Amino acid sequence: MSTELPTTYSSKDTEAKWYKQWEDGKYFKPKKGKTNKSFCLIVPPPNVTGKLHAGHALDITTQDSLIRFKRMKGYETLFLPGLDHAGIATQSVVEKMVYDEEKKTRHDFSREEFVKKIWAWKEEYGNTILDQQRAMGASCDWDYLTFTLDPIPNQAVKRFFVELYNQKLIYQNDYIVNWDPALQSAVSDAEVEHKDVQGAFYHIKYQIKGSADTLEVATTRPETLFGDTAVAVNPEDERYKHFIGKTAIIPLCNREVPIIGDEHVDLEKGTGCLKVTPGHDFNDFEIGKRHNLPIINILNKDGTLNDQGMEFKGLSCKEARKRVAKKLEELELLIDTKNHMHPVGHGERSGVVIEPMISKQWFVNVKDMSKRAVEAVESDETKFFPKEWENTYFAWLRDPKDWCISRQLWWGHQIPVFYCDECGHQWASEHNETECSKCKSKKIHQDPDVLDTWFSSGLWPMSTLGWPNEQAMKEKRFETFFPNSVLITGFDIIFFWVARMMMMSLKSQNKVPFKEVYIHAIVRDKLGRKMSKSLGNGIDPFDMIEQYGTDAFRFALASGAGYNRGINLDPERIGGYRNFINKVWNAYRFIQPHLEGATTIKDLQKLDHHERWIISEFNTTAKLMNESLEIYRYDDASSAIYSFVYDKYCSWFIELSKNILNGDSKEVKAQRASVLKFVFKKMLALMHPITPFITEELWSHLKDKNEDLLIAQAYPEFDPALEFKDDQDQMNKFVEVVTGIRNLRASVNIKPKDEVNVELFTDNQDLIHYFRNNLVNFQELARVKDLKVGVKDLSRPSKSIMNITTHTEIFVPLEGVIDLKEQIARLEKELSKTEADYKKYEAKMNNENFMKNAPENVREEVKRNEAELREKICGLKENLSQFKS
RNA sequence: GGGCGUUUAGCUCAGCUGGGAGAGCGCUACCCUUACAAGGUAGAUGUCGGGGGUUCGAUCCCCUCAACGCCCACCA
Repeated sequence: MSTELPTTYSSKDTEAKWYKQWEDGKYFKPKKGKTNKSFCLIVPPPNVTGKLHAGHALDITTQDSLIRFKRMKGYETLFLPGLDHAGIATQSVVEKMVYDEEKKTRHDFSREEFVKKIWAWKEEYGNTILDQQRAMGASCDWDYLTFTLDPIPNQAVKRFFVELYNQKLIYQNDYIVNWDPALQSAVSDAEVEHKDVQGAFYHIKYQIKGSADTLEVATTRPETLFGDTAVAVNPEDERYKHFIGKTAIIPLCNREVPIIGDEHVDLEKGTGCLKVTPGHDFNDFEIGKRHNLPIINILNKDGTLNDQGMEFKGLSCKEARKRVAKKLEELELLIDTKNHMHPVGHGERSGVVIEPMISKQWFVNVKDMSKRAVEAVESDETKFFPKEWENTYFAWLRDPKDWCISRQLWWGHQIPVFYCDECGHQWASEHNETECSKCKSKKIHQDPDVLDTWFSSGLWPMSTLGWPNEQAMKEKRFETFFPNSVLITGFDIIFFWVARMMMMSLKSQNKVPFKEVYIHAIVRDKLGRKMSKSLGNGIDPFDMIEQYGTDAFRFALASGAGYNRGINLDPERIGGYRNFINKVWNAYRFIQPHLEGATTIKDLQKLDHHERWIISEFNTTAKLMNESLEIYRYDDASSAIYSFVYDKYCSWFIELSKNILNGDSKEVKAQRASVLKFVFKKMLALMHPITPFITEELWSHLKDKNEDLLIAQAYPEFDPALEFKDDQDQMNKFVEVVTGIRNLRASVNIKPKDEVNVELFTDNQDLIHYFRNNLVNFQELARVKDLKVGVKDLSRPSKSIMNITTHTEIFVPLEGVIDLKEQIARLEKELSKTEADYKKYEAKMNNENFMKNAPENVREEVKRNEAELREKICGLKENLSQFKS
């Protein structure tokens, strides 16, 4: 029977084919399973501007593997895809594009026109990442696909906003915010990156009014002195405390400001004398509040100085700093300049220096919400895997600052607050208002700002399932899938996203949004560096898929995903798993021609030792896989299936089957073929969640006509009826002895083709039988010609090389000359190794305290090992003396 | 400055409640053995970061030092 299968597996031919069949066959849609339980996992919506990167690939791998696992286990599964509008990121992409193409900025368009352009861009390019998720094998129900700006999420945002607004938990306030002059928007604390920058301390002389005295103030930002409304010293400071209450005169603008005492001022730092600029410094803003200081804004929205800056008006801060310093120097008010490295906030997205600035912003009071979010995790309503990440979560929620939710952008959910231009009334509404709810005037306008992207992301577990639209909730089966079963994401967004979903869901639904959170590692390059555009060290998932196939890529990611915080991904490792996938392919190529006579296995007891052994090994592997995947130990699951396929099925079971399949007995052949097939099919099922494509492909070759696709098969679980401990134990000993023989052959350079005679001695009667029954296998696996098996009191062959295990002595008699020296050296090495081992146990046995304190099972094990090693040493010594004589 | 974490074979990492140091990749030698050279067989490699302590016993627990990483805050 000839086979047409090529020797290497081609991922390209199979992947797209199976994805289409799954999707067309509606296998991704939730279906009631045997557990009658549901399982829902929502994809963290990637940015609509995004391209799939290695982190996303890990997201999809861990999520999809889990979903496929649960689906096969009989849960009604929903894997829900989505897209995030990603306010700033998307708007700036389109702004850049429009500028490149038309040399226009968004201000050259009306808001409506420009937003239309962004939508057009989204329709054209926004689906790229979804196709890439498909290529990764994501078994999402695409009918659920939700975009954060879709009507229902929009309704959700408004509903939630209005609720909080009416409870006075959303309020507007003058606030010092991180102002991004490039984006011309406030950005959140979390979007500000602090980088060390070389700057300087400028020591400036401030005159004290009605006195000849001066104060020496140190600042890194002399240009902000136009916004100073006080000078502060520490009230404990002996040098300055007598100035408190007096008035200082600010240079250049000659404003008179009070000298105040405030504990924030550090006696050691600078000169111990601080200029207070509440409009442009976070700490100064706090000081200002404490002392009721006026706030002066000296900057325009683009970060240049406004009218307050006098002759420096219109200059950037950086430029103004130089000129102000120069001017002060000319006036002899600049006493000193000292170089100083200090951290400066930069916009994470724009990269420019963030200016603290006062503006009117919307805030959410998160005090109560955060408390409940903390309690939900403390009480295990939501569990973190690995548990350590709770700390990160708590750290943020236990000391929350109110959340600034307004953004000065056009792309996003517009804040549903309306103002009456006639009576000044302000109200929030989830509807499109046309008249003032108070005076009925038609002259109203909506707040121009949009909401922080995380405001809509925070409602994601609810809004994707239809909330708050009752009709949609019914259709999308909110009751079944909310709360979600688990959230899988990276630790970098525990603050941004996880915490907010927890708060918002508890507030709105009085329920946690998901029962478990698995935090996976961050993918780095093989040197452990973050993948970044600037380093050019990013791994493009598509290159990997192209080069090695999706299954190999998924397997590599899964094998690195456990409770660790980083995966250093080296493409070479993916290559290694590509080889593994190919191994599976070739295992199938081997068994395929023999399967004709295969039937279902009726009586396990009638199987032979090796057949029971492989089934038992399989059973153990199934147990491990189930346990590991249940707790997100993808690494353990991968290594379990890897070693089963490689070390058990291929290296031993297939090798042990060759002589049977090439033999004469039809009956024995059929039985072996049946077991080969049975285990292979089960093995495909075990692997399927991690490597869906090749397993589905091979399944299609092996399945019975009435069997469904693999994706819909039951996941193998531990079955006590498939456990054969004795067979596993004897097989292990057999493997040891075969390896021992091979080892001996290698030690005297016997050619792989040449046959040898072997004599085995053991005191274990069962083993004697077992070995005798395995004559043909010794011949096949170790090129043994004649095999003698006997008890240890028989005499050993004289001219021979030997090896020894704890249960069996192995002799290979040799005709020609053996290098006695070499053999003695080898045995002596083995002896000293064994003796070193033995000493550890001997010491324990002689240690009274150990025998008194150690638990029973540990003592037993030590005794057993001690006895086994003692016997091995005995045998080694005996044979050594024979060699030497 | 505050917090969290890491340090185990050349590399990437496992190691469960303390009880004989593991895997994959890489490396070496020999093999084109009839599923697979993307293969087979055999093999080498560790002061488990340093020091101290608890214990009959420590890679694991405690203290301390060092290096590295991440997060938060921030000094005028």
